[in-house]
Amino acid sequence: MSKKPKLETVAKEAGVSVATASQVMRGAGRISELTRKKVRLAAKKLNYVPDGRAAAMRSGENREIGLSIHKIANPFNAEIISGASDLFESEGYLLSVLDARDDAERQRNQLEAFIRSTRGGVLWVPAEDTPKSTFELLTTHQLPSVTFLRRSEFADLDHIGIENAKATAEATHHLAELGHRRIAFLGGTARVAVRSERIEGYTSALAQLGLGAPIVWDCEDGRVAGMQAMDEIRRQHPDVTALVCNGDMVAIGACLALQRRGEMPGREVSVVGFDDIQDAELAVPPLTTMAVSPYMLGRKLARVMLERIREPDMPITVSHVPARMVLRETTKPPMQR
Amino acid sequence: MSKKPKLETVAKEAGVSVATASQVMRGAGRISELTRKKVRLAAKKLNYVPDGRAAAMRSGENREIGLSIHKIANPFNAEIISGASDLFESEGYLLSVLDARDDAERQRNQLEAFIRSTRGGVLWVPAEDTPKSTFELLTTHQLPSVTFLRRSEFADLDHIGIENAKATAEATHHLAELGHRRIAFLGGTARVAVRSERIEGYTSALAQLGLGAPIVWDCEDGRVAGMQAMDEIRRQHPDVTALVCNGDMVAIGACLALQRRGEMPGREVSVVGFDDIQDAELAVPPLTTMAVSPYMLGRKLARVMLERIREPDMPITVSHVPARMVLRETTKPPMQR
DNA sequence: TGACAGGGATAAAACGTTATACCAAAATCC
DNA sequence: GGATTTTGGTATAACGTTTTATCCCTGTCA
Repeated sequence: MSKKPKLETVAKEAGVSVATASQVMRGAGRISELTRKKVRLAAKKLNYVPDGRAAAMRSGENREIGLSIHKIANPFNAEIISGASDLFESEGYLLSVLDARDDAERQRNQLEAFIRSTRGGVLWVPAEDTPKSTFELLTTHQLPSVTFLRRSEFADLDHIGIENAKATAEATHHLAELGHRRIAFLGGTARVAVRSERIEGYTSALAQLGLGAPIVWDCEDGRVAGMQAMDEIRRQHPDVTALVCNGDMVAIGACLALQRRGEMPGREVSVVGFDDIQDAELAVPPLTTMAVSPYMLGRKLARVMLERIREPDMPITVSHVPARMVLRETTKPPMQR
Repeated sequence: MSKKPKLETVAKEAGVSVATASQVMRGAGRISELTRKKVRLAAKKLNYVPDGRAAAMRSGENREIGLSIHKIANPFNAEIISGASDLFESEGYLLSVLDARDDAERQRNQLEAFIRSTRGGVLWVPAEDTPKSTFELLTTHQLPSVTFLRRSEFADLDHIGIENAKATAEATHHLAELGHRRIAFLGGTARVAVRSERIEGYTSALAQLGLGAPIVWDCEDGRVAGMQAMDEIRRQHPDVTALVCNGDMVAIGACLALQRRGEMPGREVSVVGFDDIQDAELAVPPLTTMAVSPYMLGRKLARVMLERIREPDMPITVSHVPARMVLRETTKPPMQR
């Protein structure tokens, strides 16, 4: 119908000043109960919704947070987003999400867009090969930023990660206890910290157990890449009887490849995944994996961001959420030959 | 270091007025090449990024679009988002995504948040049971809105859908040609138009073929629900030899259940999926499915939104993208008994 | 009664841009 | 060479809020 109502319209309708109306809307200041009612009534009648950007501009407060992640479609990531969203929502913040598709340049543009559209803070997992300049961009604009999952060497930012090394070490020990002697690491592509941490845990466990040289096999994150990789490994390393994987998708792919060859996960090759996505439990056979709660990670993420916003000079926080082993059916003692 | 630079800072640095600086930044007005250079240099030097909300507020233009969808983690949906994002990005718009998790109330809150934070438009797929009031919210605020995938009876909005009925009819005919006589429809829960359209296509094909009463089986969207449903169907309708599914996830779940029972997709029961998500091709055996290009759908979505923004009084557009059958290995002639 | 306190409301200045109107100087015209 | 146009630039008022300082009024106290 009519034009979009502004505070002035509401004030006029209620017969008060804009200043008063503003105070009522925010529940601030000292205004009598009578006028409060009048204003609220007028606002309702006109279907008034305040203009957030004008408010934000004047007050300096900013209740919009941006998030940029390498892959929205990944269910693990989606759960993190849910967790963060929920907490933000309950605090009156709005989280808006962008998919960087692991492209450092696209991500830089996204971060710039966040700055232009004045987000109050940014949560992000740095794309592979993120240059130092991207981090500088954030610091020169004094934008509260928290990274998660992947930590960069350049980052001088709050961070929430996973106890990666500890987890893969645990997985490796588990496989060794079952009797496996030739254990490989599968998944991921180089240059992100998550992966090097996981490889580190795997490698050091191997060393500690005296189990010979590590075998690290690169592959993209995803079912299909996992399948191809498994086929290759069977061909080139027929002595490998167990796999520690960089993610559940790869692990499931590996299992599928085994089945396609007429073999069985847990028989010819034992497989441990990482993340415990929903599919891990549903796979046939169900996947043994290192579980972390992405939802909780998301909530924690949001909490750290809120603290950082409230206390910009707080020292940098780096924290790690634990992973626990979930035993299912893809890890068994090796076959006797 | 210093405070965040504003246009005034840049102008001072370049020795010109704010007005001039503004014009240079936007590439508008009549300014000599010399001063253009000076201003651009100053801007770069100070790492200046304009405050989008101040600009938007004054100019009335708004280059932020909101999107609310029922499930971000769904790879089909994620592809739609990518498509829309890409087109928006190339036009200088920013798309921010919210996950409604198919909760009408949460979605309403998200839309309200979009209004408060003055998005220039909203793309959304209505959650199940979205009440009329949600649509009214959008119209009273004159917010350019486009729905997609699911069309509501209340909606008086632009819409992009899929040729659902046509696709399931085609799938049903395909199965009938292979020789199947007892064909069931599996997947989805009631009350969204996508599903009723698909059921409609299935049912009318059945009628046309003279194949008896339809069997429609509800289940949640997802692998696990599909598995459970398949087990139930085998038990209660042993005569069913083919399935038209509401989505690939459910279809894959159904296939998994068959395998778990020692049966084979395409042998005991033929299965046709819907969407052609990446996993459909990778599944063992690969899934026959009705393919639609979610990326293209996303681009189209963005294009419609831009048109609507440019031409607010344009008549409502409702368009449908086609689905084409992709033959793989889960549909075969029925076994002889 | 005069001073004072304090509750209730408001005018006006800000926030960082863009749009409008206007001006000075240089260039063009007849 | 004076009038007119063009070019390049600027001062200033918006945009819709919040904040600050200020003001008026009523009641209280000594």
